[in-house]
Parts: sequence; C-alpha cells; structure tokens
Amino acid sequence: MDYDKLLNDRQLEAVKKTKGPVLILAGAGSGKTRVLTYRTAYLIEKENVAPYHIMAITFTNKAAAEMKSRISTVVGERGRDVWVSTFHSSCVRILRRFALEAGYDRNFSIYDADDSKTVMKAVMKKLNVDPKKFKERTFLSAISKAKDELKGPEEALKDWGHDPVAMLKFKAYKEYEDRLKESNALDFDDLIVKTVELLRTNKEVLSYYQEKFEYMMVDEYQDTNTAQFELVRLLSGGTRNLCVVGDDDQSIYKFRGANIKNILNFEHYFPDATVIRLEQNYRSTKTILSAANSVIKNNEARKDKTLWTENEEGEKIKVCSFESAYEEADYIANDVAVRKRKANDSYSDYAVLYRTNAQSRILEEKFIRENIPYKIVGGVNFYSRKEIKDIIAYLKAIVNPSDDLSVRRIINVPKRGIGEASVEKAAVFATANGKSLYEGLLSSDINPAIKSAASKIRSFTSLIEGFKSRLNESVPTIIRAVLEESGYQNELVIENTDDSKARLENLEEFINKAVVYQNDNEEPTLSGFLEEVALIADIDNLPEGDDYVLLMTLHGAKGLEFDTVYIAGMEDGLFPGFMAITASDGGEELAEERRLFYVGITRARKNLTLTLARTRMVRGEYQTESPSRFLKEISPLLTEGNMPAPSVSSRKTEAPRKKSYTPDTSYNPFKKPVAPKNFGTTIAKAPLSYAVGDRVTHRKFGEGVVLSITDGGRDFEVLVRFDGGEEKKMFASFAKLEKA
DNA sequence: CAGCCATATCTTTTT
DNA sequence: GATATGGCTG
Repeated sequence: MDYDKLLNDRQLEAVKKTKGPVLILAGAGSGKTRVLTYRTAYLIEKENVAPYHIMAITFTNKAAAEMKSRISTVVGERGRDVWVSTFHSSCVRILRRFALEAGYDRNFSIYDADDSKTVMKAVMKKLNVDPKKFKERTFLSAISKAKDELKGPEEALKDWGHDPVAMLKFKAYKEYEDRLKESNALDFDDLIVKTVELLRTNKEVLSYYQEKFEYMMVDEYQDTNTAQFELVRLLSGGTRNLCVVGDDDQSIYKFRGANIKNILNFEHYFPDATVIRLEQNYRSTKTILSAANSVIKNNEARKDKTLWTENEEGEKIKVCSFESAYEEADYIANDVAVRKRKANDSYSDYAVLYRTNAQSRILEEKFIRENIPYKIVGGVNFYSRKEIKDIIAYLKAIVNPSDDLSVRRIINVPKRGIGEASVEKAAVFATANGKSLYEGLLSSDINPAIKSAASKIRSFTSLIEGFKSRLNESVPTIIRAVLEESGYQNELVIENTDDSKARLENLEEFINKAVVYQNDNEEPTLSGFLEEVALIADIDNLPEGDDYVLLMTLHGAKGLEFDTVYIAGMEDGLFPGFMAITASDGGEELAEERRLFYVGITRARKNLTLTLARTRMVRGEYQTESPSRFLKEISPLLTEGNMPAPSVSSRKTEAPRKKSYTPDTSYNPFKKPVAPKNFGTTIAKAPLSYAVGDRVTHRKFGEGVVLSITDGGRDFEVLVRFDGGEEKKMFASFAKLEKA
C-alpha cells in the first residue's frame, strides 16, 4: 500500500503519528474517515500491530460498519479483528463480559428514553410529586446531565443547591437509580457511567483492557461528553496511544451533554499531544465552502481554522422564499425531479435537511405525489412503535425477569383480566419479601391478598416460564412463539382493521430483522438481539442497494454528504430555533444552531438550496416568521433566488450580533450579484410588521400582545389579548395593528 | 376492569 | 395536528 500517494501531507502526518496522544482537527470534508481508515491499515501493515490491539469508536453503527469494511478492503481478512463500534455498544460489550464485577446480572436490560420516562413517572408517584408542577423531563434531564458528568445523586446535589426543588431532584435521582438496579436494568447514560465505574474500581478489568487496547481512535470527538472522555482516558491509559478526530465547528450535541471543552482543552489534558489540522476540503465547491466559512466565523470561542479547496467555483447557492411550507415542499420535490432528469444521476445524490422532525410530513406528501422514492430518517423510530415495544417487553421479561417495567407492560397485553389492583398486590408482596415483581407473581398462590386473580396470574407466569425454557432456540423462533402463544398476534388478526394490519406487518418486519441477526452473528442470543435493537440508530437501518432521496434532520446528516442538498425551513424561530433565540446564555445556544447550519451547508458537494416559508403550521396553527438570521451571514455574492430583503425582524428578542458582517468575497471577487428570480408562485399578502408574542397597538382597543396569527387564505387572522384582558380575533388588513 | 370520549400539551435536536 | 392522559360509564 503506497500511503504517500493516497494522502496529502497533513493526512499522511496524521496516519504516521501513531504513538502518544494526537488531536486531529479535521474540517468538514477534509477526509477524516479516510485518515482513520488508513491509519488503522498503517498500524497493521507497517507497524505490525495485531488488529485486536486496535480500537476505533465511531458515532453510529453504520459508520462503524463502513469503517470496518473499508479497513478490510485495505488489509483484507485481518481487518475483521479490529474493534470498531460505538461508545454505547463498546460499553455493553464490556459490561456483559464483566457484569458481575459491575454489580449486574449478565442479562441486564437496556432502557430506552421511553422506559426511563415510565420509571420516572412511577418514581414521582412514590415521592408524591405533583405531575402538574413537574414534568418527568425535568428530573430525567437533570439526572442525565449529572450522569454525563459522572456525578451520582450526592455530587449532583452539590450543583443543584439545597432548595426544595434540588432536594426533590436528589430524591428522584436516588429512587430512579434504585429502581433500575432492582430491575437489573441500565439506561443509555448508565452504559457509559457504569463502565467507567467498573474501570475505576476494578484494577484487573482496567488493566485487561489497557493491555488489550494499545491503539485507540475516537471519531466525532467534538460530540463526546465528560463521561465518554473519562472512558477513553481510562481505556487508553496503558499506552496513551490515543488519537481523536473532531471538528469543534461541528459540535452539535451540547444538549446531550457533549462537552466542547473536550476538544478545546485536549492539549491541556495531554500536554504532549500532537495537533494536526486538516484544512483542505475535498468535498464541496468553492461557493459552498465560502458560504460555510462566512457563517461559522460569526461564532466566537473556536479553534481558528479556515477550510479551503481546489474544487471548482460551482453553482450559486439558491435561496428561495415561499408563502407557505406547502409550496416550499412542492418546490423541493419538483426541483429534485427536474434536476435528476437533467443530471441523470441517482436519487441517493439528493438529501433534504430540516431542523425538526415535524417538518418531514409535508415533504413526504410531496415526494409521494411526485413519485420520488425517499426515506425518512428519524422521527418515530421503528422500535418505539407500540406493537414492537410490546413484543420487546415480552422478550426482555423472558431474558431478565427482574425487569419489572417490561413485566408490567405485558402482563395484561393482550387482555388477561389481570388489572392494576392485582399487579399492585403482587408488587407489595414482592417488595415486602425483597423480590422482583415477577417473583411476586410467581408466589401469588401464597399471597393472601390475591384471590380470584391467582389463576389468571398463574397462566401468565406459566406462559413466561414456557418461553424461558426455550431460550436455546433461534431468536426468530422464540419471537414467533411469543407472538402466537401469547395471543398477541391473534388479537390483531381478529381486529382486522387497517391499523391492525399495519401492526402485523411491522411485527413481520421485526421477525425479519431477527432472522438477519440470527444469520449474521456467530453466537446469536436473544439477549444479543435485544441489545442490538436497543442501540440501533435510525440511520443504521437504511436498506442498501435501493435508490432513494434521504429526508432527515440536520443532526441526522452528520457525517454524510450528497451532491445536492436542500435545507428547508430557514426561518427565525425554527432555525435557529425559538429556544436558542430566547435563551439567555450569552449566545451559546445560538452558536450551536449556527454550527448546525454549518454542518448542513458542508454536507453539499455541488448544489445547495436554502428554502423558507413565510407561514408554517406549527402545533396546529399557522405561524408567521421572518427569514432566518443565518441567511444574512452568507454573502449575497454567493447566492441567487428570491431571498427577501433583510426585513426588520419582528422579534424583539433578537440578540445583538457580536461581529459585524463582512461579505466573504475571497473566492469570487469579480462576480456581480445576480438579479433574483422569482420562485414564489402566489400573490403575496401584505406582510405583517409583527409576529406572535409582539406587542401591538390598535386604534380603538389600545395595546396588547399577539397570541396567534392564523392564515385565513386571503388575509391573516390575528388573535390579540389586549391589556384589559380582553381577547379579540381580527383580520390583519382590517385591524391596522401596529407594532408597539 | 375495559373501553370510550374529552382535554391538554406539545417541540428542538438523539446514542 | 397528534398523542398522552384523565374521567366517566357500562
């Protein structure tokens, strides 16, 4: 393998610097996956490192699979022994192997966000928390944040203070932990946290892995949190051959605990670190890159770097404004069809990105109408559908009967006449005897509180016991048995509605996945299948071979690239989101949204189209927003279309811009702005000078606040609450409201 | 105990 | 608009 010819100087340096800590600052499209792949190959080929001594951590299973196959293409069979997986999968693997040392049973369940929510609901009930006053979210996100920082209840309490709410959070955290422990279950955060605890407390386990992992690589390092950093630090502590690759400008998971300081301070943690910058972009046109640069430079507190490219100038970026989200979607679907016909390329060369999953529906409709094959990534996860969750609960209960949550979920599904009251009786009996709910159910016959329900409960437990005795059978066989013998399938068959048919299809699909799992794994187990199901990301599930346009959130697009990219919904309040605009954190959240925009722009290789709608249905009512403030950060020299003139923003919450805008003309200093083409198709209504939340004045009623703006077709209906407390709905053109 | 209908709240973003 | 919850009735 001739590495010198395949890589540029910087990339080559990154590949050959195999010893000690290395920080690779890899800008978008600078070939970081290439570097990681060849670095691994180089270790194996040139430095004779045994493949099983190398670990690479990626962000998604898909990325892991891709890297693995690319490594194998370069070094052949040996590549299979490189440990390539996500943080979460790696941790499960470690925890399964050393479950007892970590204080768990080998068959522990993994709770997803839904499960955590259900547990928290029960916790709040126990603590007599008024669900009107507090949402589960409040506690769960506080706990998750604490776990991301490796803080237990006591430590977290120090951060929270000592007011009553803090005490409540503390109690909730403790109770939540107890419940998971009793159920032999771990949530997503636990997977990392408990692994770190294991490595910290158990010297043998720590040195086992430190000796195993002589070389470590971490991709998407900018999105690691404190716990993940600690995990990496511990695992790589034997040799300190740790290579992390990231781009602080692409850090978009702060809300999930990602600690951007991990990248900004890498050199602080590892003073002997080698820092390598990859700044040559091989992906995008000069125009697209120029736009990306001019957007991201509005962020402060970033590692200074400027991406450059030898690629051609390329097409201008299109900015198209529409009356409604409906027209916006119409345009995008139509444009894909037109471009595809002209370019004669594949649907997979196109992607539509948006800020929120809710935007996908309307796009989907238009893609169906235009007869364009598409796939939506994200949104309602396949595995979070009710019927799938039900069947998974059966499987979890069979593998791990301590899993109270799953047992509760299925005990009366389908209906067996075992109600809440009977379950509670069994639960009380179990708790009194220090047993799990399932054990409590097993002893219903000797539970004096349970009388008539005892026989029904017995038939349930013998059903489960029957399944347990068949755990040695293949995973699809077990699932089929559960579906048939529990009566679940039959119930849906009898129902015979469109809905029930769809559910049955989903269950078939689930069995198909089990078949694939069974065939692809050397040692398939039900527990292993459940693990895969729990940790699968939506993007991991896309069928190969078919040709389709991808529709997904900007977050989902991380790490991907396409010839043509549309970013829809470029409106203030949507992107950047309302939360970011109103946040009083000195622009931190806004900066993260800007990074998200940067990620979106840099997904595009050749064409980029930004679209916005003046009105959009949000939560059942029409909202009017002004164009995204981010649009102004792209020089008009780089764009064409009918971008509305920077209007006087109607939001009074707009944060003052820290840097004044200077057009970045470095790549095309001689181009003149192109006259905007009109992409919009409807006659514009008189634009409103105010938006929802603004204070307005009415000639007769005085001052008030705008509660909602509804699109009434020819005119806008505006709902205003006047200071007298009176609410009035009026037509905008008629009422002549003025911004106060 | 189950099934039906009214209502309230929701939204970022996800392994 | 969609979904989760709650209250009511049979």
